Amino acid sequence: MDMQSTLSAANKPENPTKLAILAAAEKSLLSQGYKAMSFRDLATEVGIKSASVHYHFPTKKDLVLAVLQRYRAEFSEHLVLPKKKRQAAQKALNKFINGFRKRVIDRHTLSLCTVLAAEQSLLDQTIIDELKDFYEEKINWLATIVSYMKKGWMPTDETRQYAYQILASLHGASVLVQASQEPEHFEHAMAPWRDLVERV
Amino acid sequence: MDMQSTLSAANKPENPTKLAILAAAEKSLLSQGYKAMSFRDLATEVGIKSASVHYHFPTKKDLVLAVLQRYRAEFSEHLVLPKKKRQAAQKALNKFINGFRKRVIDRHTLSLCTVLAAEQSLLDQTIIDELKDFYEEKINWLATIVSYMKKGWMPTDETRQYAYQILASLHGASVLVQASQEPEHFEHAMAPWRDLVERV
DNA sequence: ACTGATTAACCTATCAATTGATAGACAATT
DNA sequence: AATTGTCTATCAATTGATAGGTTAATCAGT
Repeated sequence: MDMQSTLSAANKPENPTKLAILAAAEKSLLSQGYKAMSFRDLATEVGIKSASVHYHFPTKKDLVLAVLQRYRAEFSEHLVLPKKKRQAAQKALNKFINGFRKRVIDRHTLSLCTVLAAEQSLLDQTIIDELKDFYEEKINWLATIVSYMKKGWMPTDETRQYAYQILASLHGASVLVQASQEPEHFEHAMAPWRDLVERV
Repeated sequence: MDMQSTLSAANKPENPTKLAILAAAEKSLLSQGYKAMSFRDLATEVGIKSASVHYHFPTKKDLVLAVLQRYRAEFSEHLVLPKKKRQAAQKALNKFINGFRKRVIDRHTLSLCTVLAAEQSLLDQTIIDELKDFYEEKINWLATIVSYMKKGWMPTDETRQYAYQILASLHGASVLVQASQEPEHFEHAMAPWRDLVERV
């Protein structure tokens, strides 16, 4: 069997309509949450009808799972592990922190994971599992980054500890900013990690 | 006019049905979020009809605002500022931290404020304002507690900084636990504050 | 103490709007 | 001829909210 036929189906590089739906869904999830996101709103945003959204993603759980998986893949893609270099690790961590900062300060939303976690009882188990796996990946990535910054080879218990603390500070700082409407609170909350990042 | 008449109206100490509605609403908000909370579900839980819920709280925003205000009043009541004693302050902070820990580990929910912040675009402005004020109060309370623990009289810039960091760690640790389903992550994320609290 | 009016707290019944989802027709591409 | 992607049309369920009826308690005036 040739390559052509296996790719010609719905598994093509990526269908532009599908991409537009995913983008609209992610946007809607971030600003309104899982329950309030509707197929009709997405359809309007994309410029099609809601039945067409169902064609690409049969059910809501399919759609949200796809959004989460794409979101996660983007994370893995944009935040590749640097090659055991202190400076590169610092830069990567800085980029990671800036992602949270920009999202909550400029776009006024929490992270997709926080939003989904807040409505966990409404989610399909496949989404909950994906969320859980995603956090494991994030912790491992952060632990590795921190270990590079400390010139170690592999993540240790100590660097993993840092990973939990940094990730919690980031999520919490975002909630603080979103609820208090005070962007400066982000910097105050992240102050303990400032020197870890600033000299890049 | 006598006391009797002013209290005989709807301002009575507290109507039991009203209290039951508030409790059911808080529970529903925590587990399902703002959008998914419905008057009918609350009515069923309380044992009345949905029209009766509307009688006590005309609109959804009225109900959720009342829930948030009660939630906040309970915070202010249970976490009174201790009288400039290091031990009492440590105990109060410990109680505060334990509240977050218990909620996410035992009841598997984020805080009401986090849930509402995640669906901010659906909320009435009065609720958003209440949320903002509430966070100001929490920060002030925490800053005072920390300043007591450091044997200072009044909150300084430094103790306020600690307040932001502790509050962010708490919120973030909760999101971590809720999303990853790993209770131990809470302790890892809160480790930087362990020695501040443990010796009580 | 009796009576009549008022009010508090529930109810039934219903509305219009929105929701996720499906069936089936149509056109374009392969 | 078959498939892909869209459409129209519709469904049953759920939603927040309202209108209007019913009951029991409260209160004022005699």
